[in-house]
Amino acid sequence: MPRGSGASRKATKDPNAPKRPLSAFFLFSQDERPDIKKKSPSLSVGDISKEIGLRWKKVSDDVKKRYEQKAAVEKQKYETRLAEYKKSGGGGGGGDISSAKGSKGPSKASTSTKSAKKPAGKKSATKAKSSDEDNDDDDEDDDDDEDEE
DNA sequence: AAACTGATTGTTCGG
DNA sequence: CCGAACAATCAGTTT
Repeated sequence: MPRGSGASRKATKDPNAPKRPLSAFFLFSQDERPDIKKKSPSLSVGDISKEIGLRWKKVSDDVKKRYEQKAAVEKQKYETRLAEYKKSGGGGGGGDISSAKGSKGPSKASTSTKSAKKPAGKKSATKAKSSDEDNDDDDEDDDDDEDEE
């Protein structure tokens, strides 16, 4: 039973089942894992996972926030994916939409109201980039109009 | 051969 | 509100 820790990807679930949005930690994993592997090849996933967890605590909060933002994007995509999934036949496979209850405004972001607030100094976080990304979307200067409650 | 396991943390959804 | 489940990954183990 694949229910414990591993990601069992079996036909138990609908083929179109949208996978859950990856968390910041997972995004971090995908970035660091290859690096760790490079550093120590032949490590089992378990060992690597521990290393990642260790590094995760070591990364600056700013870095974490950066991943969280990315994760937030993934989340939004997840909403879209889920919408498509439901539209597509919802139940998967079948084609018929029994649970088409519907009705709901197509777009309603849950966390909608706002996005995360960024640290006061946005540009200061230069150290975060291990490599250079010319201009990606990572730190967008910009408009943060946020309000704190 | 192919499904399952393990280990990490975070997020998501249901009861 | 709390907790179970599941997300990636890949080598090793199991059926």
